[in-house]
Amino acid sequence: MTLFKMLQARHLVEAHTCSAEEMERLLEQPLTVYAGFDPTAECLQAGNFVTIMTLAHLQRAGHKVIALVGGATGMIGDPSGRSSERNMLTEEQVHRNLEGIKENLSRFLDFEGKCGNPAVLVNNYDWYKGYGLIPFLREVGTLFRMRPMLSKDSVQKRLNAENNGMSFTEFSYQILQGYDFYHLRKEYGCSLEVGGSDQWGNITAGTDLIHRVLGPDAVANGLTFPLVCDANGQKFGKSAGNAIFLNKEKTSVYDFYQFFLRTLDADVIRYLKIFTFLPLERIAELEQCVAREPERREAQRVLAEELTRTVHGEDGLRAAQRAASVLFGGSLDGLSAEELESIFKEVPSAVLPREQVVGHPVFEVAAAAGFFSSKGEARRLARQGGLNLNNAKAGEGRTVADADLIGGRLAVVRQGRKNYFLLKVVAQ
RNA sequence: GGUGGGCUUCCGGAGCGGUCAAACGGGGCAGACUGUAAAUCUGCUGGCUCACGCCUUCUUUGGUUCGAAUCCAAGGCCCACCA
Repeated sequence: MTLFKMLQARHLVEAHTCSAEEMERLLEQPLTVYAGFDPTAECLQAGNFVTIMTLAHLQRAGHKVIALVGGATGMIGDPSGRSSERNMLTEEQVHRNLEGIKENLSRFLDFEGKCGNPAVLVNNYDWYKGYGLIPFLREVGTLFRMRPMLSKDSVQKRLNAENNGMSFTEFSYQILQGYDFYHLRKEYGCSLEVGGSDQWGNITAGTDLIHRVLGPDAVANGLTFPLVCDANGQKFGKSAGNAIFLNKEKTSVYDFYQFFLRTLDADVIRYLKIFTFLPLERIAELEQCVAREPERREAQRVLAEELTRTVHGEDGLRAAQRAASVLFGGSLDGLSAEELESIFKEVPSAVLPREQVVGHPVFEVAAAAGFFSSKGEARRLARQGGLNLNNAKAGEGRTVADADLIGGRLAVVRQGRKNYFLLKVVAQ
């Protein structure tokens, strides 16, 4: 199976600037390929997985991979897929984010060269910082035409949106991304840019520029993958409106694992193809499992395992699984305070002095611990039966007793079915 | 620069002097049912007390009024069209 066919089979191909046959042929010889990442946060999130996996597949197939971090473009903001203007980042923020992103990427990509073709990380700020406005307008600006720029989807959507315009700064984004491709083409011989389908306009800005400068025969192509949504049409990678991050400080290993474990049946096979390196034959087996015994959620389990292992390592995976087996196994009986602490290491916790805990209603204590945004919310929860102490329902009138404190110092508060908090009690 | 339109609680969006903590929808949270599901149904969704009530909110600052999200003035930001 060719690389191109494999990518297609994994739902990683949406559109390409040349014919499918041509793209398939090109991918069979070593190329230099690039994809960009916005340094909008100090670590990547699940939404970046598709780009990362595409690059990883390409690298494994022997292509030279460049990960471009948009230190310069990140300070402007890509209008693609955005309904309103982005907040601009400061230089320091962008710089901090760069480091984190490289570390995140190294979990998937080989930057060391163990496989012979190490991935490269570049920052486009490096080639923009010394570029003056006037030289840039003279040398690069003249190569862009208004009509194609205005006709880009990202621009049209914004201009046509009610009560929503677009600043010149954002409009010029495509020039920068286009120039990035040209720059990498010149410096690294990069001839392919990959990205999400929302990047199509930006990618073609690059291929057009290259053809304009280097001639129509210069090889420069774009390949996009579809944006991943779940079966409900929601953008992939958000849980309760919050992004799933790759850093365990921002998304605990436990939550990360749980996020994938809760994947819908309708999505899980597609996700396995997109987000794991599992052979397609193995995924076909799992598809049978979903069809025959959906309640076992075997495919979800494998998906969560694979991704958690890649992102958080074998230890992270074990910790997440151990926590899950306890939390969903029912009772906390027989567990020592030490065991609980290690299981709940990843779960939000708070420390309160004993006299603020014992004898007080559970909901009040939970609110005081900061598990809820207000006491009213905690009270509501208790009333509706959504508040639990040590895995037992705690109504509005339930107070914390000495006996509730495991090992004299711990209590587990649960909101609803699946949100856990660990309360630590200290003497004074 | 000119003219018009707008800024409401997480989002969208009603409200146009008191009956407004503010309709409705979405989202979110919770409960029942379940497979740690989906779908469905139910409740909740500014804060404090939760019973009344009180407090802080409707871009900002002043003002008019017994009383303003609602009226007036000035400022800020956004949008559209014209130039």
